Amino acid sequence: MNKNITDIYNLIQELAWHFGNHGFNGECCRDLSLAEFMALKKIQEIDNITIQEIGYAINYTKGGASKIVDRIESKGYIKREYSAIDGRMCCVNVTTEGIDIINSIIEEYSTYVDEMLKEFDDDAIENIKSVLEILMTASKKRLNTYNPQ
Amino acid sequence: MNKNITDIYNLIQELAWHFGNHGFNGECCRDLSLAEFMALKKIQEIDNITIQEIGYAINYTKGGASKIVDRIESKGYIKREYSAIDGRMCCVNVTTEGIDIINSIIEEYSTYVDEMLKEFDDDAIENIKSVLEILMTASKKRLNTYNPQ
DNA sequence: ATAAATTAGTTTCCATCGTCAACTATATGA
DNA sequence: TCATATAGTTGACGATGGAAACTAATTTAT
Repeated sequence: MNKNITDIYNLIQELAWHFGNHGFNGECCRDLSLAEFMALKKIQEIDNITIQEIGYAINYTKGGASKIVDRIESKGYIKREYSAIDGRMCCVNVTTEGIDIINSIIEEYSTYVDEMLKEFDDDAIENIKSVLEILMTASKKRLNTYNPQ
Repeated sequence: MNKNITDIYNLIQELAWHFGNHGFNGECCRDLSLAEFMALKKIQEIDNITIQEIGYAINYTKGGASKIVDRIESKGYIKREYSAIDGRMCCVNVTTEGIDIINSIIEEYSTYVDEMLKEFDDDAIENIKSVLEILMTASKKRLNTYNPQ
């Protein structure tokens, strides 16, 4: 095994830990947990997303997704409606408060990242971004072959 | 705010989610949780590490660290001893089984990463690694200013 | 048309996990 | 020697997510 590959694995894991649930001094996203925030971003991204789609997007069961939707809804950031076409289906959509908090959280963390990377020039920033895109694309492709449901 | 910075923040978060507790099909590291594995790696890294140092390293309270050490020890991967110099202090060290499982987990995931990045040449791999190193260094530096205890 | 099967979402029970704060035991210092 | 500080442990608690049973709506088969 190429040592660089092993290093990359360890670095990704460290990065994931650092920016995951217990990083950032254990705090995440105002009154939202990291899981809630990930779900909220997905809900904003896809119009009339269903509970199951949310679960699939964040890798939760539908029961878990239903509960996370409960919590975000109780905070006022999303709204459940029932589909006019299929009465079983939930159409979840973001509220104005939801849009506001997403933007404000993203702004807050972008400031953090900006500060973190202030010593790097535009080309370096561009390179960092493209590497992260490569990693995300590659890992998603890899997941699909494993989990093709 | 430079849009690239915001993109970088979102990409890091997605990557963290994907490789964090709920990624990898929700499975991590054989019979270890991600937190346990991160702690185990730290324990291997630092000889005679104390409970508090472990807690600091993975951003847990000392109570939490004590419990995580319980779990890893009960699986046989580490061993608590009490310091000869200061009877209050715990010196935690990895066992042979611990070294074995760390190596085998790292090998398993490195294979995953290798597969994931197989289409990239050595220069690209080198670049990915150096970007990840930059991110880790930058984020650690940033944390220290915030959390200097 | 109607009964059976399927599907989306909810809920209950449960196990895991990490924090807080009280506690034990050891060390230090006045 | 007694008070204080420190390292680690423990019990109570709250948060959380999965499994599976459950409800309600839809579709399929007869």
